[in-house]
Amino acid sequence: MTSYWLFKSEPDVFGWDHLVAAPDQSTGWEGVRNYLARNYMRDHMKVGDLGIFYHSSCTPPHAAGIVEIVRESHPDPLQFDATSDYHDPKSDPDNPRWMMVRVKAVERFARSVTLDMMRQEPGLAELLILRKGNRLSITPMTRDEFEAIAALGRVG
DNA sequence: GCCAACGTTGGC
DNA sequence: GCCAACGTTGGC
Repeated sequence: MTSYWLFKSEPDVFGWDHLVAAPDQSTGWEGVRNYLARNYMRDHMKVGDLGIFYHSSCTPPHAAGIVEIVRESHPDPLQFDATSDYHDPKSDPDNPRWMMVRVKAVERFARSVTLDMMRQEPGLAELLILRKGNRLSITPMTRDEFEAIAALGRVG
């Protein structure tokens, strides 16, 4: 059974254009340092799951396209890199604390789906990203929510 | 730059 | 194990 996820990223740091420019149009989703978001990746994401790639901290915030999980949970190498902002000296290499999945670009929406468009879509009323104060970089969504966003992105 | 929300830290 | 202080996120 396919599950659906929303991946949030700042386009200035790592956006859709970076993803499609990467080898095989894929990237390890490194740098997640929140336990709940990690647990989604570690315990629930399967190869073949689909995600919405969402651009945050930009004007306007928007969903840019669709990604697919192409590799399941494995250790995030940055936790052991002393030069990285994501270095975690307390993480044990024999029992890594931070895990990641690999995602690959599947489809760039014909038009970006802005936060405002999502707010006006009745089928997205319960979407976690629209809830005030939600700061998680990875959130689950239903298949219906995923399809509603994709439908908005394919119009126009 | 503001501020609400909320996860994390650390003293006790 | 409580909880106040602090830091971060992210829309506006």
